[in-house]
Amino acid sequence: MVYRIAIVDDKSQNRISLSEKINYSGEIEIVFMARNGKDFLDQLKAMPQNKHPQLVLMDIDMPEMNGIEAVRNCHNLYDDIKYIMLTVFDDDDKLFDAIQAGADGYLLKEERVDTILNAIKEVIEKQGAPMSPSIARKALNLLSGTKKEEANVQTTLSDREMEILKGVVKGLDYKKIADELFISPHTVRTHISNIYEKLHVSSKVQAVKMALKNKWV
Amino acid sequence: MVYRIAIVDDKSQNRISLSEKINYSGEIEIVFMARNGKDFLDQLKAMPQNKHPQLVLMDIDMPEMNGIEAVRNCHNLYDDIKYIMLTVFDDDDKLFDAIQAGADGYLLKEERVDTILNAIKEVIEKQGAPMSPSIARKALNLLSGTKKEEANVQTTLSDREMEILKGVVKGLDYKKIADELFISPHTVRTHISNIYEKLHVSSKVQAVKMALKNKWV
DNA sequence: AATAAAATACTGCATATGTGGTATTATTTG
DNA sequence: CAAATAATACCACATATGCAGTATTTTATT
Repeated sequence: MVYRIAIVDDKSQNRISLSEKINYSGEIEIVFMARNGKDFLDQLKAMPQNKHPQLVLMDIDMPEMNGIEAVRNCHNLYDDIKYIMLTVFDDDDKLFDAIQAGADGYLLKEERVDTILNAIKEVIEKQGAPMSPSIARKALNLLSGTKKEEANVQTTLSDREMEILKGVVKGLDYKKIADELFISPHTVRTHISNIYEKLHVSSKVQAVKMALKNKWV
Repeated sequence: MVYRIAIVDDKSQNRISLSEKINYSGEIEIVFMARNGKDFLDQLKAMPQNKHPQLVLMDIDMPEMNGIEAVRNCHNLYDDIKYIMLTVFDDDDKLFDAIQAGADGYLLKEERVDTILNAIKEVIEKQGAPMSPSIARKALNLLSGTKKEEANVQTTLSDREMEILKGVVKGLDYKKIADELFISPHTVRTHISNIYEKLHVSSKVQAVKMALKNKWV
């Protein structure tokens, strides 16, 4: 299997060295190279769709049209093309934008060649999303940042009851919840009864709906 | 530099093979091993803090106390310890929980040994957050809120099954759903069984969660 | 017309769940 | 300190639910 790749970078030096490095393995065919997002779009449109690259190694900071814009524009147009963003810095604002735009991976340029090759395979064959660890760290921070404020319920449901409710939402049965919290299933049922009363519901489904709607989970 | 590591896994076979593999390099010192979260906590508390591991390879699914609970408990207690979660499946609910709990990395058990070794170095030396690509994909999906693959599940549910599912989400029992659709409760149950199979779930709560998440309601 | 897919209906069984109780032991709070 | 709240544990019963079957009728689709 030969992977059909395009490279987009404004520095010709980068294009050449990157293409040489990944070409070396013989598993990669460089379909074409572009110097910025606009150039990339133009070349893509000018070529028959069956010759399109499967994956694009996309630099982010480029004149005329940056890599994120390019991915955003292309992503809906041709949904069979994958994108790995390449960047020098681990800039979290751009990470988020790139993900929104439709990027499938996000690597630092300093990564070893075999890491990049593996990343290409991961994306094309396994639908994975390879990220450099330092970038993944940003992603995790963003993720854990997008969190909840469970204040308004705290007044009604006790801490323990919230824990129980979370178990219910996870789809666990009484036994499983009990095991997770090191208490008896009987206790779990008592809690759940109390929760139902406080929430004015009378089944798991209703409680779960309420929990999800109010983002207590 | 020798890295001081602990291994937590409920299967002794896993503990042994993992420890042997990563010990082989000579760069790793296995400080101790534990068979579940509780065991890990106990051993950690019983040892002087200057002998603590720098990083813990933590299984997720374990009896008594799972890996996520363990990390959550420890993370605030001893903030100098890092955690890499190891799991067989790429379950996105758990990924989110693990991140919230304070995990620094999240790898599939099937990863190659040198990948795991690199991950350990990344976490300890560069504050990175190594993730297996398939797991990073989940993280990105969580971040962007766009679930591409799950959209087409809808097409697999027939019209009637969707009506039934809506009834379930409303919190109705079989009898009520049957009355609403002028069919027998038996038929409702058959439909629900089929729905579960198609959605790969096995309870109302799970089905409702999926329906809400994908906005089929 | 033949076939596949969907909708319909039923049975039996083991387990899960909701309801309505009782009761003891912290912990908080006025 | 007294009272309220939370957490814990248990019992018993009726009903709901999940699972594994079987089977007929409608409705596309080819």
